[in-house]
Amino acid sequence: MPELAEVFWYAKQWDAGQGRRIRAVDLHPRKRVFRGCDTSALHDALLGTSLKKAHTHGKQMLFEFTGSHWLAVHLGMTGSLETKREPFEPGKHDHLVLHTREAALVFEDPRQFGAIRYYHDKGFPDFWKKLPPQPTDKAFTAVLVAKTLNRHARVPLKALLLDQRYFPGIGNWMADEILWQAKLPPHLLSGDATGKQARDVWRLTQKISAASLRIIGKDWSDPPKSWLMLHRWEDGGKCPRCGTLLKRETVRGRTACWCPKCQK
DNA sequence: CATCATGTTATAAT
DNA sequence: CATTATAACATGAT
Repeated sequence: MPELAEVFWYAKQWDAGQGRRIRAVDLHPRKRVFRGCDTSALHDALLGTSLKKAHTHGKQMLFEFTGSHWLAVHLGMTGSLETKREPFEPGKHDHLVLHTREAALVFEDPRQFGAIRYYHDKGFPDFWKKLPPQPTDKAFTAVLVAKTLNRHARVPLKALLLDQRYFPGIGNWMADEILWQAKLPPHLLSGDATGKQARDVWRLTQKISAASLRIIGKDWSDPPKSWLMLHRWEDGGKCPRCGTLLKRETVRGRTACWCPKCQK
């Protein structure tokens, strides 16, 4: 479920544990979410530390702990973070629990497409420093977006918007929203977009990212009904702009939803 | 029982 | 090598 703003919201859910000493770490080393992670190092390292600060970048989260310990979390499709009152007993899909005196910081993920990694570094881990500019950054420029569209000229716009190397944080509903507001069909090949259309994609990527952080990221409020977002999964959902029945079809392996009348 | 799911990545194919 | 297509991952909802 989580895209840019949802990830931002989830990251804040652990704030209740800030500055609280971690007294126990519960994890299941063989779970898929720990692939490539040294779980015993993670376990031993976090004991006795406390959470200093949560960072997010696109769909990536990074939790900074005292003693130069870092926990990178990706929520995949079904991951979530929550804080529970102690004493807390982990459930079936609670793969990592950081226990403090009052609050348990819980990572839950039924499908386990999410991932957890551990780093011990003086500053931000290398992978974090190399992440591409976010849509809300100054460095996310119209020129950069235009170049990306040209470089991947044969990729449908919808698929390109989902590419985290260029549009970090954009997921399925945001990509559909951007294309709907830009009045561009999801199948349009990136290289076939005009200069103005590329600029619209750039502008709306920024606008929708910023607005969803303000609205969903703040307290998980609904975006305006004038957006496509609230209509795209309803059966028989209609375009909020013209009332036409919305269409759904697979584009590059993911479901796209669009208005066949507005988006041409 | 079959299909689908707001994500990523390894591997195959071009 | 660069780019693109497909399958796979693990589980729950419909």
